[in-house]
Amino acid sequence: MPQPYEILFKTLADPTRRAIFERLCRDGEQTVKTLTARAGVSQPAVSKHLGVLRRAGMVRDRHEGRQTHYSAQLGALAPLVDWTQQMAGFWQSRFDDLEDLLERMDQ
Amino acid sequence: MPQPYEILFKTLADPTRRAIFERLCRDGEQTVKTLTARAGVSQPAVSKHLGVLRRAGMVRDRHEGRQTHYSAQLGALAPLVDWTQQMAGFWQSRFDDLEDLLERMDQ
DNA sequence: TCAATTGATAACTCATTGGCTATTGATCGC
DNA sequence: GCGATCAATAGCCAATGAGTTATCAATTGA
Repeated sequence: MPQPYEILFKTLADPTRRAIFERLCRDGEQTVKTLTARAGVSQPAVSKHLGVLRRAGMVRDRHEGRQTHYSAQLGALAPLVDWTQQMAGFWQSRFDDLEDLLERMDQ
Repeated sequence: MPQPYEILFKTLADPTRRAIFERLCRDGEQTVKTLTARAGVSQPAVSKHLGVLRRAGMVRDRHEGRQTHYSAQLGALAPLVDWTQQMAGFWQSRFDDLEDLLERMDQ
């Protein structure tokens, strides 16, 4: 099974795509048209990024007539937090191990 | 000035490179040789990844004779935490705005 | 001293990907 | 119904980047 944060890191690596996600977090639900207006790239490029974000579970789409509204799924960031905490945990436990060792040497 | 998390996302996007960083967090300081033994790629590939990690400020190198010891710099992950909290903050404030609106409508 | 070890760099290949234009499908307003 | 609008897809291109092998520089030890 693939790590859940694997796809998150890949998806967030592109600045344009990350900017789109940030905008959805900041301003809430947006149509492709409004997103395109400020993205600095063409509409197909925006659609492609939104597709990547959607497949990563980071956004939801809602169809309404001919427009599609996208919104951020904040919960999708959880694996990122978990990963960071795990790294910090490794760090801490190595520190603890060192403390244990020094303590035992001290006796 | 470039966003501090920009380079972090890019650096962490590659699985091999992220695995090297994880290993340094988990097991502490390692030489290039020991890292190469488990990386699944050639020594030059490992060196290249370590160079990327170093330029991103995520690892430090320490030269000792002909070997180079690398160690993780956990503090480098701070911008990642900041970014995540910022996204959560946007989310929360939009929620607050909605609450305010509903409250005012309720009067 | 000289062979072996360690790690970095050079030079190259190949796959991935982010961008574009063109087009299609679908829906809306007149 | 028909032209306009909105979004997705197809097809293409160029840049990036991760991997390789070959090689070099530096250090070690026999």
